[in-house]
Amino acid sequence: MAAALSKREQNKVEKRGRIIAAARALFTHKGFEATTTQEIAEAADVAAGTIFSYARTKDDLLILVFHDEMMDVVERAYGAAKSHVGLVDQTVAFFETIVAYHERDLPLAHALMRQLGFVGGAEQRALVAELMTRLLGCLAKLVEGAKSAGEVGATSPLAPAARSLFAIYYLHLGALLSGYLDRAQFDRALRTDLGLLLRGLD
Amino acid sequence: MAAALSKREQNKVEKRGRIIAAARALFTHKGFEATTTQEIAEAADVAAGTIFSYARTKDDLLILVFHDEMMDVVERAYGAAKSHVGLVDQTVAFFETIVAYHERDLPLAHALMRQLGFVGGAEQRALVAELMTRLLGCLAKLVEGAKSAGEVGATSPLAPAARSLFAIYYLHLGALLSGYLDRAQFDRALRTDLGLLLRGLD
DNA sequence: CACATAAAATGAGTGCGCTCAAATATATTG
DNA sequence: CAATATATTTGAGCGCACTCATTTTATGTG
Repeated sequence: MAAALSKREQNKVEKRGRIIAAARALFTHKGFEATTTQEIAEAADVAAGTIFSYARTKDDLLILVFHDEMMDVVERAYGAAKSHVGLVDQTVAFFETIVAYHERDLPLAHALMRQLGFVGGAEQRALVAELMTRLLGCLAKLVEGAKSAGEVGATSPLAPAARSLFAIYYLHLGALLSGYLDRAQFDRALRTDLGLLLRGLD
Repeated sequence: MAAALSKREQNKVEKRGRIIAAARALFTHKGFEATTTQEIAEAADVAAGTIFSYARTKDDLLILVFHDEMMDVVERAYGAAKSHVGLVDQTVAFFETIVAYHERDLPLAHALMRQLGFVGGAEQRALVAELMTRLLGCLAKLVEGAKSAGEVGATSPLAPAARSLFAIYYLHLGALLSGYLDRAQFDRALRTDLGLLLRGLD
């Protein structure tokens, strides 16, 4: 039995769920900036002030919405990666899946990138950390697979490799979303730089 | 003779300078969030609304302030890098100089990271692009030096190498500023991952 | 069950970023 | 030098994120 929850705790969990769902619907439908916290409160059937005992700021709400969706996207991305061979093709497929998700709602992706630039709230930080752990875990598994296939040296440390792959992706994602790169340039630069990491500079 | 400026253009340049200077002083002294655009306007001796014909948002003002300072910091960082030997030590010295600058005012650095997550304004985007070009140019020169010294393969492409070095730094900087890493962990991870890029995964 | 204590929700109020119609300063033209 | 056109500034006003004193709801106790 999962529920050893007091009535208070039940109410909080349920209310939290309503708020996040309402925020997700409104952000998707009207855009992040165009959505007011009042509207979210009304849609979730709580008072205006209640929002802010579940998320310190409107921005923090975005992290809550994003976390749930992104956990699924990462799973899908890992599935897409495994249907390819070769570490570069696999990681490209992995990241392209995530990019495709962001491209469905560019304004929301912009707001998200902005928010991820600095994460203030403790709960939000924990959620992002959880997501990053999952994501880096997927990349590490891909690197480990490449090791087994002899594509990558047996001494390559997994965690730094996963971090570096992600770092390259993340920089280019920012450039894509901020408009420094178009999609074709992004694809080319991503593949080039991931390949460079694989081979190294020397 | 530099000034083929009409009276209008003179006024604009001068006013812009006053606004940026006032913003810099107040951001440094009171912090970014605690500073109101009213205060900036008063300090710059312009009306409240005038600010917003020079920067579309308060956030955009931060980019204006940041750009000028950062151009100098990058120069200093390059100087620091050249006093080391070996590409990893050089790039570490380069990035540590920039980190030291951010550490002088952490709240401001947080605001900045947030703002860089997505850059909306056209002028701001151009300023960031200019800064990035300069920064990546420095890194490319360091890689080229390592090539001459035989530390790095002659076929390594400079631009992707510079981008990847920066990508690794930038990810860790975000982790440091958001509190995922402390300074010691940052130093270690940065060195490890830059080294990994140099040697490659295979 | 009555009472006390703590936790959570409420919503009117507040301050600030930003807008925009009107005013002012600069440029242009006959 | 008027007179007209255009660019820039102005600041009162607006909408929204967020606060906080008050009220409501849940839990613990005799």
